[in-house]
Amino acid sequence: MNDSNKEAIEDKINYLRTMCKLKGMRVTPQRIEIYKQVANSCEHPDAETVYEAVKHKMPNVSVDTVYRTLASLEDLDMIFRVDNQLPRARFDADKRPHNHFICIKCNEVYDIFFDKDEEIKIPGNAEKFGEVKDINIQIRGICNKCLQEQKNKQN
Amino acid sequence: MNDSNKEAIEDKINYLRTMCKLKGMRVTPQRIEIYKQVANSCEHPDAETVYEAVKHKMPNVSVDTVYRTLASLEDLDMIFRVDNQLPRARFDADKRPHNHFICIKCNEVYDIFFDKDEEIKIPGNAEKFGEVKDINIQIRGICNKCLQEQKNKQN
DNA sequence: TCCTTATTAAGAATGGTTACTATTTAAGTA
DNA sequence: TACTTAAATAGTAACCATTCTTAATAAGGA
Repeated sequence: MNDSNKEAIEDKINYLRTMCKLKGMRVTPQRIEIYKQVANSCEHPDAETVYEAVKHKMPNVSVDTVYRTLASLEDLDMIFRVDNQLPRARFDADKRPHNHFICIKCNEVYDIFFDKDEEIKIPGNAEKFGEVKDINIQIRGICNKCLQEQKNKQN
Repeated sequence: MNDSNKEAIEDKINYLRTMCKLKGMRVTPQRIEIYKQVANSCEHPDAETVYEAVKHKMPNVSVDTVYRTLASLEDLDMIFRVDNQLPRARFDADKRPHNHFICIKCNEVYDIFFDKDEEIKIPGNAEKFGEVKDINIQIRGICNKCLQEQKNKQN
């Protein structure tokens, strides 16, 4: 990790501290470490992956703490769940508006950032159902890596 | 249910028969009944709901059969899962392209049909990740019913 | 009808997630 | 800095949606 990344993550953790205080939540080392793991990863990790990573620095951390903390971070809008049809929840700390390409073979999640002129508009009749909080687009398919593997098998 | 609906559902079941034969799958009464339940419902039922409904007609049906059959119907593209962040999978037999408004309070799923001039286009850079199979849009929010209940509580 | 084999019922097992309880700890206060 | 106390944690057990296992059944082709 380079210096600008280190700076960026420090900023994020300071923001986490602020948000915790604002909501009357304590700033615990577990919370910081768990948030760091999600924020530093670009692979949209599941709870198990976060748990394993945190264990390296905090061997006594419990599974329950990881799940509980991921839920708190979600409440703070610091992270959110990636919609998927898999048994495990996946988490994302990137707050920039974006969407996901999910590979149906290997379950990898790729970020899709729209061009400026492609901004998603709320479908005309969506608001008649209620108050819209969040729009989420998933694109499911087979990723290039898996397509290549399929080709290699055929030959 | 009126006559045209009865006709429509018969057509769908005939299509199910055809698809089963095509794929070398047997046409069992359980498959027909389970499919009927999903196809006749507009509430995007979960497996438990389907199980309870089917039990009225087939008291001996097992939970396992329901799950296995829902998975087979998915393989046949007769039904599909609604993306959600809830512990239970929800199913939909409506093959017309549409999307969903999911209430974060009561978990109800509402169908959203786009106007013709609002057709969803694949984001420009999505295809660079691989072969796109399916695009899915969820809109999460609070439905009118729950908004009304909130208002009533406040007064 | 018979035969082959997929499907079924019933219940046990699995696995991701959540709950429980005793203990520890963050952070406000003197 | 020590005290106080509510909140958070570790460790473990429980939960619950879903899937697996086994023996029995039944569909559909020959």
